[in-house]
Amino acid sequence: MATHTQRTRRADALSKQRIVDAAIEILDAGGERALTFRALASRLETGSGAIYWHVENKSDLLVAASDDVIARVLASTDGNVEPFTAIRAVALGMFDAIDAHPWVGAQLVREPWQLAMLKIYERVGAQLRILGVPERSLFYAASALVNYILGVAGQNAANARLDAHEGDRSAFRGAVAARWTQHDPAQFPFAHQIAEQLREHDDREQFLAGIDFILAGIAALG
Amino acid sequence: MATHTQRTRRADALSKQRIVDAAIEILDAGGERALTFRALASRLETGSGAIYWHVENKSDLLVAASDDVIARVLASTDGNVEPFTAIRAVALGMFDAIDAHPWVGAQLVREPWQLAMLKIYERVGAQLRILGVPERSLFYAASALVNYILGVAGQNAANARLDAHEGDRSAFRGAVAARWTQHDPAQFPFAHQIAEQLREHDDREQFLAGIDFILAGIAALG
DNA sequence: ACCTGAACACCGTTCAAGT
DNA sequence: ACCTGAACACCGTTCAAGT
Repeated sequence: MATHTQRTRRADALSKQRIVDAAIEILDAGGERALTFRALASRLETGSGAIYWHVENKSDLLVAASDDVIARVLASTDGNVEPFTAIRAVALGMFDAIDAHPWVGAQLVREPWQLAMLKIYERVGAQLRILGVPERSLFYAASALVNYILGVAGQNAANARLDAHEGDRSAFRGAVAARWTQHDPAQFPFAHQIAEQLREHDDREQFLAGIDFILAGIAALG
Repeated sequence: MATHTQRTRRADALSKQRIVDAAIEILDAGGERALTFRALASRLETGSGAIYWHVENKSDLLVAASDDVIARVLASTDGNVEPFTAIRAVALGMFDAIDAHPWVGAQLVREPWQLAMLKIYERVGAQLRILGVPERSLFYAASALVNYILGVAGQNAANARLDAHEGDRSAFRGAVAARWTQHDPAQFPFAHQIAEQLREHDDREQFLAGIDFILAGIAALG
């Protein structure tokens, strides 16, 4: 039968890239919980076992998917500008990518030794060197920046998980602020004092402020 | 039957605290994957459903377990010392606790709005205030420190997951360094340059260096 | 070489039934 | 009020069988 031949020899044969693309779509649309091999197989119109021919396991798939996203960030941010600007640009690129694909934040934290992290270290490290950071503190300086980025990344992923089908950032911040202030003010004075700032602050600005603190500290301590 | 009565009216009745204690033991011994309701029920010599009488679900249990660990950290570190020292002490306390219980790192990153995080913000914020950080940057300064701590926490949890049944930190660092240097030196010069430092560095010292960068930056930028 | 889809060995969670 | 444990609705992964 013609339809049968079409099905088995279709032009859109499976490949790791097609699987990764489909996985990213599912992750973006429904979050980490939505990505199952059954959902993936059904979207790709194949059997769940077929995916294992191209991908080692679920962890391998998640690594490939987040590597895909990070590679795009690094490709789109320029390394050939003033080092201070370059570091802020990669950091902000990471922030925006994780904002758009929160599952990437969780994935980076889960397996930080993957190639994507190495590439980020590479970009940050090169700029710090240009900035004149002495050899002995280069590693610590780079890891401070990367660890900070990872922390915010994880935080963002968690927020998105809580936010779920809302997408309303400011409502979400209000909810967190409300949660913070529901405790005893005598026991949690700081939480009460900053609750209003928490409600109204800009996430990107807050993120960059942290980067700037670290860069200033690196400059000060060398 | 006497044995029967003993079983149903035993002195060591279930309670949330007993469940949390057992969960922590399982998590410490076998990692996050080992904690299942079946394993927990068998250790507590009860049915898996009984646990649900005291605990809402698995997420609730993990929150309670990590809160338990963090509370101990905060109780054991003194807030009544010089602010700079106090901040370093909480940070280091967190680091050591997560080193001993890596699953806490993963849990903090997974649900950062939990009470434990609020307590950390509280401690850090109070010290920054004493340090004279101006009101307008207080929130950003505190969140920079907390996000950094979270990043390292997540990293540590991931490393422990990879390390698994080894526990040999230096062998692990060697393995990561080997992985980093297996790529093309022309494409990853920074990775090759710092591979040796990666192999020999002290994790706690590296962690504190990051804290000091941020504190110096806060002092510099105000 | 690549795909199919049933089967296996797990999960978290629920719930009727017990005490 | 609290506990029991079978049952339900899922998972990731494997693998004999197909093309």
